[in-house]
Amino acid sequence: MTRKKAYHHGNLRQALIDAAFELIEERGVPALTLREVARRVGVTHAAPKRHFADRSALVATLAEHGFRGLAAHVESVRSSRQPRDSAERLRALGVAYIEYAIAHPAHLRVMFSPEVADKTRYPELQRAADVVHDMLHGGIETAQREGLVRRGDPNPLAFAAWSMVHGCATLLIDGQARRTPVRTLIESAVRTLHDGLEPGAAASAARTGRRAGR
Amino acid sequence: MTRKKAYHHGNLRQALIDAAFELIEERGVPALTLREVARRVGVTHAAPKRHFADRSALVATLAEHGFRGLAAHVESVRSSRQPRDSAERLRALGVAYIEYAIAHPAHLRVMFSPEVADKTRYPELQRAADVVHDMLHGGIETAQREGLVRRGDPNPLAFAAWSMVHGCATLLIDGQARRTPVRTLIESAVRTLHDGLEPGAAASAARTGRRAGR
DNA sequence: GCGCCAATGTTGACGCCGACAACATTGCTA
DNA sequence: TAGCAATGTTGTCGGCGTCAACATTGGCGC
Repeated sequence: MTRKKAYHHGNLRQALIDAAFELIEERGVPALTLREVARRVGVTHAAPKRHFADRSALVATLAEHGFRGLAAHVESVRSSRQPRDSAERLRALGVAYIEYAIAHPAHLRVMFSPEVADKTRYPELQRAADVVHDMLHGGIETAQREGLVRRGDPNPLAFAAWSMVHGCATLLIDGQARRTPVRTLIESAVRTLHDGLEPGAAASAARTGRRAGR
Repeated sequence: MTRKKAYHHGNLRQALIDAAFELIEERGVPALTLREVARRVGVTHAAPKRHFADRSALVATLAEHGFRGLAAHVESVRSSRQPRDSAERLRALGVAYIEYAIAHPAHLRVMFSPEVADKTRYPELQRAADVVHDMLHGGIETAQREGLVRRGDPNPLAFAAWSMVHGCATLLIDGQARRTPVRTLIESAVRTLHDGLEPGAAASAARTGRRAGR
């Protein structure tokens, strides 16, 4: 980016967002401070006010970026890899969610930060989160239609899938992985989501478990 | 205990902890402030310093209480209800985890607050969290021994189970339950953990033609 | 019973933070 | 080119965490 560091800075807003993500990556969400962000970008402490009404607004914007980035990543995986069936696609969606969390822990953290737990206050954030949720929901319904996911109200099923994937992602980025490789844990979570813990599904698991190495 | 509101207040430490939980319950973790807690207990702003080195130490203590309470709740469920087999017991453990989260959202929130994400800095917190984790781990192993959970390294399985239950709990207390009763969502999560999303397990997968529209 | 000390609570101060208002600079456009 | 809206700066305020110095108390040995 050719940044004629001009004077009104060009696009302070984006610069603040970038700096904020870096800061969170380095020192965690609690260390995110409007003044520190301003400092890093090289403007005075009140400059961010022109772009973010208050600290929560910044966090909400960051969270929104996080959800959009997640949606984009999931979408890119969906179009690049060519899953055989909708169950495989659903599995890939879950893996993509977790991958994104590990690749961008700062995004994930801010997306579920308590400051923005009440998304009704930030409609744009709400919409961005809904997009991701709808992807999951749609994946479940499609798989149901193909008979690869059990029938019934898709809402509770989507919730269960989301719980597994989201729980896995948050536990991993909080460093709860201990004495077992991360990849193994992810595979276990995704497989368990599909097959359950019970032993019975072993046969079916062997079938779907034969995926090209990743 | 006898609260001689005497002079050195008797047991300020516990009073601070109680007030802190109330505060979080009312206004969320971000609103948790040493000064406000002190104010609620009726003591000056520097008094907490004698009991908690800094804000993080208070949060860590709260989190520790949360884990201990969770362990106690799970334990009480285990001894009161008499599950038939270890799979049933495992299921009850998961439900207990989620129940506790819903009954004490403030506890859950503080237990996984970013301030105390690095538990190595708080050995007592680490130990309390380990107790809960060990319960889950033990439940998996027992169920494996009885042939009710598929075999293999119990670590990834325990992680998957924890992911599901933890994800479910956090999503629920963050108000992600929408247009579906909470109980239904919990049952879906716990059942899916056991059976998976695939159709094989309980319902007939025979008819694929019909799907419930929504 | 007495005096001392460690524990516990208070007062006051400092710097950082979010928020606000008043002011300065810039770029756009009529 | 004059004026205006957008953007950035300066200065201020109260709240917060943290620290140090001080005050009070309860418990202990004597």
